[in-house]
Amino acid sequence: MKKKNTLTIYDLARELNYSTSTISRALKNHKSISKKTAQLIQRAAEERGYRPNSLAASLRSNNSKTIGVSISNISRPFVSDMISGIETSAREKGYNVIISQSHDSYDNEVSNAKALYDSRVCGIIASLSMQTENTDHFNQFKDQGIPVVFVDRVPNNFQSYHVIIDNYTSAYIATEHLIEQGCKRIAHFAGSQHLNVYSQRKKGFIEALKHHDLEIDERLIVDMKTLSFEEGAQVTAELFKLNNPPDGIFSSNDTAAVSAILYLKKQGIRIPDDVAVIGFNDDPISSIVEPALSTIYHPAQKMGELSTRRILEHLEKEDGMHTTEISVLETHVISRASSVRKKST
Amino acid sequence: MKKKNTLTIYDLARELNYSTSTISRALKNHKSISKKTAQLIQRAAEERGYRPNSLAASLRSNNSKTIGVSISNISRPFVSDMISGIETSAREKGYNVIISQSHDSYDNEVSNAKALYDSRVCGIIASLSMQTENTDHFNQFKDQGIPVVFVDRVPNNFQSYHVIIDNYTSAYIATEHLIEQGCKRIAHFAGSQHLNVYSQRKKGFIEALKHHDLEIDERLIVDMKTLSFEEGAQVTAELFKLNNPPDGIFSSNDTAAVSAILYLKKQGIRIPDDVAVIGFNDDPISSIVEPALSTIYHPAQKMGELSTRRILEHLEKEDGMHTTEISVLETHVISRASSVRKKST
DNA sequence: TTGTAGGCGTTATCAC
DNA sequence: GTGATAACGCCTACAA
Repeated sequence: MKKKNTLTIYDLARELNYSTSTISRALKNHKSISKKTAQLIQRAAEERGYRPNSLAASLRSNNSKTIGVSISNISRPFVSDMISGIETSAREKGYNVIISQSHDSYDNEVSNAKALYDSRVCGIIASLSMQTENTDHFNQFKDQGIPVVFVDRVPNNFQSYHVIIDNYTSAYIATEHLIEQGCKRIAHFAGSQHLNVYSQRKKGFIEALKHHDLEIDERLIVDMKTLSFEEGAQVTAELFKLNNPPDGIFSSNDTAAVSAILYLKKQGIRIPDDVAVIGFNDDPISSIVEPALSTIYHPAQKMGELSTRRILEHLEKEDGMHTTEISVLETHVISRASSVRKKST
Repeated sequence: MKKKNTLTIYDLARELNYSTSTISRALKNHKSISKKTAQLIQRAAEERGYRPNSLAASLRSNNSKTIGVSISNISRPFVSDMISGIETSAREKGYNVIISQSHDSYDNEVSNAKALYDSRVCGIIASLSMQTENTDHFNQFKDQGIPVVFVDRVPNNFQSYHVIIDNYTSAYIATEHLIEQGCKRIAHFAGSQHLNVYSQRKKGFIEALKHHDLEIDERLIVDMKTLSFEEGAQVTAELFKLNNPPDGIFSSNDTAAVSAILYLKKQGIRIPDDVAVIGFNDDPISSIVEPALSTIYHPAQKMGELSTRRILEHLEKEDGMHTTEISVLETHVISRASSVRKKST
């Protein structure tokens, strides 16, 4: 019942009167082995219950067939969808996936990166923590020719693969969608401005207003720390204490948007007639809240799959050159009841 | 820019005029090394940018410090919360976590188990796929003294650790909760009956009815395949075609329950007055739907943490005995508007 | 306190 | 087509 009854190619070699090299080759269907011996050996291995030790193989061949993932928190729907995509496409190709959560702490992200490096992952997919402003801890990978893919929350100046959406344009069309519904004073729930995703959304928002000659009222643009449910309600409350409250809200995520809807309804404010709302991400809650939340479709699963693909393609290439290669996936407005006003025809 | 400039304890040994054993020990603060040399070596390692190769260490010490996780699909809120708990408490202790999704396919689960075994995980945490009826593919771990923790969706006859909730009692109190609200004809959305979690819930449901002398109408107990949103609406529609439709619904998950609520509202059926509804899991959507869904609190994160703890404790024990050790976590009814009727006092 | 030497299980480079 | 042999990087008795 204790360990140590574990079979190695050594044991097979002895039992079958072959050398370990032949065994090793046979098990991998190396072409230089005759079909007959290959079959013989494979059958014997099967029977004896031989199991390869990937640790040894990884060490020897300097290839762990493992992808490291660094994200904020798995519990967020966007993140878990993304990881689902990463894992599915990685496993298909025989790769393992090690996950690590930063819980949006810079220090955790740094120590996780260390751990992943020490585990000799052969590629890393990362989405930055809220706190991260410096990305030197990813240099260790690049320096060793290990591909780095940043996804969604990407840094500004890091030569690597990027898998993103066009946050600027997505925000622009979200804002324009509200304008089309007749909104004149639109509030924006912005996130941490040192993260690209949120600063781009803010920019897109402002540009859309400008383009439509709408006034930009700084009081309606709120930089939020976490875009949490609590913060959403709180900020909404503040906004509606203004003499001149907004008639539309574009939130950088769905959580805060849903929170705003629930708060406003409780105040007897009608959605979308008094205030039209649009969120970002298409989390499950967005289609459940009433009125259903309009939002921006965010291709989480696809982004995960593409990230894995970038890693694997890089590993196949001979020249491990690290260029910046940016893949931008499509988004679109999902138009639901929270923003669509009955047109008076 | 290419690899191979990677430093080993060998290089350090040469440069510092020590043997590799001294280096190795110094880096792990082995007690037999003088503080002075230990510091000297550690500082040099730091400076030179030495990074340990955990693959080599794992191979040598026969300990990968890695936990394998086998679950259906990360995207489900219950699962991602659980994994979050697993990962957080594992990393705290210096363990990696490799995830594998079965997508509720038995074949995937089997091949994932193989891959995890080959990676020499030193423990495995598994929640069975919907299809799984046979769990022989987990024997390979037990046979090698590798601890197996089944969590939530556990098998019937497998000597190992179990981390579960009391599904029978949880269902019982959920049903009783509806009965207290005055429900007489309660429908039950049941899941795949070969999975413990669902069969226990069905039993608890039936027992509660019996105990309160309510009629058990088989037509109101529906074995569902996936408990999906679509299935929820469809089954609800069927139920309300009956001459004598239910006045309460106890669903085995929140997804189907929410779907039922939305469907019924569209039909002009009032909740909770005409039909009281309670779900299971406390997914985020349950508190967003209107009326908010009553449900059973399911300690996903805690179950993950406890599973990790079971693994680590087992690894510390000298005798790697495999006994069945069942940990049952507490649940409770979360009472929300979908089930609470105004009492006429 | 430090060094020597062997091995963890596999693969790759030679040979034959 | 097959076999020696030497790594891969680290750990750990056993010596000194």
